[in-house]
Amino acid sequence: MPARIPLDANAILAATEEILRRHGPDKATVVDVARALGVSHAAVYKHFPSKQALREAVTRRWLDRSRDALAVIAADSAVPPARRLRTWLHALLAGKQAKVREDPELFAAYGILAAAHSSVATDHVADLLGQLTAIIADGAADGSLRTDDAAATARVVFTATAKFNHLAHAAEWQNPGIGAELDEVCSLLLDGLHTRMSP
Amino acid sequence: MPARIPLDANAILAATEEILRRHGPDKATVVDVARALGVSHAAVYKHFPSKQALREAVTRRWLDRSRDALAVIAADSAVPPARRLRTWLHALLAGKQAKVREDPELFAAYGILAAAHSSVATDHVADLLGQLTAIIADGAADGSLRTDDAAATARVVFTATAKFNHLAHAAEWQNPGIGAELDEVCSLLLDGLHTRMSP
DNA sequence: CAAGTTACAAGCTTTGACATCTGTTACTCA
DNA sequence: TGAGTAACAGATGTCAAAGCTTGTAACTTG
Repeated sequence: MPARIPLDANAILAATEEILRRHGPDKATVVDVARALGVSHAAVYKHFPSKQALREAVTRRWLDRSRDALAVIAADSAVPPARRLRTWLHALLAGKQAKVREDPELFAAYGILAAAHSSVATDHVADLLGQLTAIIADGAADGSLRTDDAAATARVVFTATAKFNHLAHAAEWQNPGIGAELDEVCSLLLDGLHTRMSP
Repeated sequence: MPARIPLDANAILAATEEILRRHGPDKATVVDVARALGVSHAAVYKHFPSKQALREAVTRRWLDRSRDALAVIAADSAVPPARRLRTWLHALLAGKQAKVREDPELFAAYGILAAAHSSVATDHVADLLGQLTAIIADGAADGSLRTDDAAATARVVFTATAKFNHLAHAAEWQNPGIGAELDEVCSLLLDGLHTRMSP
């Protein structure tokens, strides 16, 4: 009987993240989470309406951490927008590579939610697109990037780099040449985005 | 007892394709194929060393048909290379959409082979890259597309359009806006590839 | 002897009984 | 009355036994 801290949503999230990491998304049960907290599984259901909601909350927290790390790069106005775009796309890839390697269980949990069309996945993509839009808008503002609509261009850039950001390609992120490949795609895209010397 | 045509590799391939279409890759057995041909399953093994080899042969034939259809577009020198590139990428997408819709079982069989790193999949990609390289080389030759190395550029274009050509995105090909999205990516890529007016 | 068959071992799937998990409800207790 | 528990029904998952499937080998036949 551990001295019981009163149960709150945060303690449940932390315990769930731990269980998810240990057992993986297929084996992690809410009974496991409750046992780790020293309560009955029904107690967990007082704080979260379903196992699905619990998983989403854990995954959202996990994704928000990487979103925040990328936001620092996106907002760094000391770096010219074209270079910032390239750096940001590389950081996005590096972050995903690290997650697959170091946190495969949580990554798998995210994959399951994305496949189920959970809002966690679409919201995360929307966050990333927002950052990309901000970089491109900065480029449009200082005249270094040519675009009519920063948000639309951001979507196109995100689509063209799908191989480096979409879950479906996770297996390919372990290939050694992947960073160089992203660099080449970036170069071609930036060639298209740079302001022309003449019409 | 149907009047038995002497068994040959081609008859086996046709029967396998039919069985694969009917039962799907998970349920299709070589006993089924043999039954459809009115022979024992061991007879099939006289012509193909394994079930895997049989499946690969069927899938290869199926992929070669679409490769040939695309080759006509790639080789059409009446169309300027930039426009030909765009048309080819759209045709590739349209062909895949049609296959997923009309031949989901054979498409699934292809997916299984690709996941198993079969040479069928890598060879098919190599064929497609060859066609793309030819288009880009034509553009380099007539001065309309800027590239140092047509094959390398073809790889970059293929990567940047992964969302429209890679199996992993098959589910997204049914979205209504997908053609327009490809168009936007093409435009950005072609902006990058077009010869500049000045350095 | 080319083309096919029957018979069989090893390895996978199905199957069905059994256990566990999810989510709810009626209850307890400070 | 808010926070948790015990008990439960229905869905889901597990596991071993039985039945197919794959691939091989020895055998048959025109």
